[in-house]
Amino acid sequence: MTDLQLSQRRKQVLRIVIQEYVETAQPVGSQSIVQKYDLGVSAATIRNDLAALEKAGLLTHPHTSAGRIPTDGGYRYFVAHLMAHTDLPSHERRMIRRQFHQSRREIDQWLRLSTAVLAKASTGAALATSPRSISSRVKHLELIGIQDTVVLLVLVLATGTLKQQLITLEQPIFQEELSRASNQLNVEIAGATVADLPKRLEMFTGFTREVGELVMNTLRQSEEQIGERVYRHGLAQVLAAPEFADGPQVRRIVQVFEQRTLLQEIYDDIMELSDVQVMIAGEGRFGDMQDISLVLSRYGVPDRVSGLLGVVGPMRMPYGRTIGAVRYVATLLNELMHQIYG
Amino acid sequence: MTDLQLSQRRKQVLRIVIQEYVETAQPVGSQSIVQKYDLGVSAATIRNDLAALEKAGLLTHPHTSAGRIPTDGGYRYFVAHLMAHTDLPSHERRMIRRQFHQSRREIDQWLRLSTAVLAKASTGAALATSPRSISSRVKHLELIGIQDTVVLLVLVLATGTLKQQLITLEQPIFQEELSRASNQLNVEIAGATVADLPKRLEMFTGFTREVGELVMNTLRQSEEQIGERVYRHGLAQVLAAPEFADGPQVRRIVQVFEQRTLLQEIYDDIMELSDVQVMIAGEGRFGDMQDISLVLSRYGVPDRVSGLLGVVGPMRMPYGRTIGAVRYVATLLNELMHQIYG
DNA sequence: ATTAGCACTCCCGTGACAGGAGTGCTAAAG
DNA sequence: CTTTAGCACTCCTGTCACGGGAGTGCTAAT
Repeated sequence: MTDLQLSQRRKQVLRIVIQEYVETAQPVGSQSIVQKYDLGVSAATIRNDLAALEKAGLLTHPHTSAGRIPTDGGYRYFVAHLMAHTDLPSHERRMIRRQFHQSRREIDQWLRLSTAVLAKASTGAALATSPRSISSRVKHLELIGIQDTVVLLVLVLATGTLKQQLITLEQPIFQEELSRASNQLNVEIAGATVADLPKRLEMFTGFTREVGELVMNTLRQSEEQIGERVYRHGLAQVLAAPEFADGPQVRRIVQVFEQRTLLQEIYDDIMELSDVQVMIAGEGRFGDMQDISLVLSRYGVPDRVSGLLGVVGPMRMPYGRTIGAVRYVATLLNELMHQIYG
Repeated sequence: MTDLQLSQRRKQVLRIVIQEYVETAQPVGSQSIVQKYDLGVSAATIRNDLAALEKAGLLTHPHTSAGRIPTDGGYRYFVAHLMAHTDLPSHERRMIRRQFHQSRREIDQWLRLSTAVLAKASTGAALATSPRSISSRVKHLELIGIQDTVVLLVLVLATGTLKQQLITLEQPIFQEELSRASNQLNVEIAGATVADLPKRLEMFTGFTREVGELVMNTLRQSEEQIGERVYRHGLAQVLAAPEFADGPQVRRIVQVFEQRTLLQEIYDDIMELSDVQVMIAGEGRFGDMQDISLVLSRYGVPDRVSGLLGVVGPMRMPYGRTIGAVRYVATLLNELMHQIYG
């Protein structure tokens, strides 16, 4: 599909159509092309080229007497072969980096900032998931009495991730008791993975054992679940695009943006791929994503933690810029994560 | 404004107009009223009543020859004086309660569930903020080495809230050193409030002192900030309403829904009021909220923690049901919170 | 205070019509 | 084989007129 032969000029024409359409959201005709760009040929020639590009499946008509607009395939070809240099300008990069270094040193803050920055740098809505640990190890646990019969279990994973859970007891329990239990457990389960735990817990009984089981469950969950927390930003902005002027379209993109399950699915695909991934109109696999594109990237530290970061927007999107922004923010996050988990 | 005199029948007519309009989103005329409801009077009489209600500012016309629709004032009068019994039916209450008891015992889970439940029980989008502590006290702190020069500070407040912060050091530090520092600090600052801290920290120097300062800052922040975390659910649903069919309206409600600053402002008002608060079309104080209503409630434990919970939706909203849902979920949260903080 | 009658207003859907942008085709030229 | 000019054709878009219909507001009678 993408390795078809096109003359140099036709590529240029396709590039122009996409560029113009991305800017104006109006179908672009042969005349406006020759007027605005000096290609050294007449409108009739361009018309032939447009017809050829349409036959190749890269462009369409909304109707007979309208200009051309790119198809999803057209955008894909553009992204794969035609797109200009995609790095963010250096002054923008500097500004973003500065913001990150000024923020509080905490993953939660970084991700929040990431979505804010991405939304600003793109025309879409940004979204990020909290990182998921790969084979979590227990680092430390703490039991803290909150009320007579209420205990807070705090679990620190080797990756620095915090997990918490409230425990309600039948009978009151003293803090000394809690401390003893947590000390015992700490000695035994430090550095343990989910696989190790059952054996290490054998020696315990009663309350201590129960806490141990709880730790195991929590650990297991944190490995299975992507995006325990999802950060979102800039939905209002993306709705300003004219393609989302009517009701059904709006609802579609809001659903894509809100839906957790979609992320889970996509995550598995993206996982192994290191660079920024572009998903245009669902790539045929997701039916309810016509007219919507995703630009996504993994971030994290290989074999330690990894999360998802990206932009959802209209298919008519400045891909170069968006990809540059996502890539840069992902790189920054990688750096920061590396400092912690490296 | 709301204490004007209306005959029994006129109240009834107003009630009918609102009920019908909420259901159908269509202006309602005198004929359809007499047809559907047996008021024992003719359409002409109803017309007089409608005209009177319009003069009183409770109804309007979209245009001369259309039926009537409620004004914001009309809705306010309705909510204040005319609304039927607002409790959720008992089987729904039971179902909701069951869901809460099945969820993991954690504030985060509860709030997530709350928004899900509220969105389902109303026609709007639900939103909740994580609870803010009032005069937080330190319960416990822990310093955990993550990397050579990276330390995780975990802070447990008396309310069971967890705060975390990464610290990057110039030089590596041993875990024994960390433990010593945290033990010293724990002894000294347990139970301390922001006000107490400066004095208690005087005795410390170097790294220990730095950590102490960090604790203080974190504590202060947690008191100042409402909604450190905001939970949202069901935006897609509310966009299905016909009043949000056109672009500008959609953007307006999405902005209200996304905006953090708005919550902060409203929070200060709601704080002292115990029951569910209804804010119709911004109540004149918020200009960009025409056609949008909020149904909000405080939740938490008096003098300990408190957060905000509610629904944002179109002004044309089933207030009775929505208020009932918000009130019930707030009550449930209060119960759960009381178990922990009471 | 209520009612019947009636003129009036204004929305809304339909169809006709003109203007305009852009295409596709054909035939000629390079 | 590619490019070009010319031209008919298509189809959208905005405008206007028109009739039907829903609903009001007013008046006069009960």
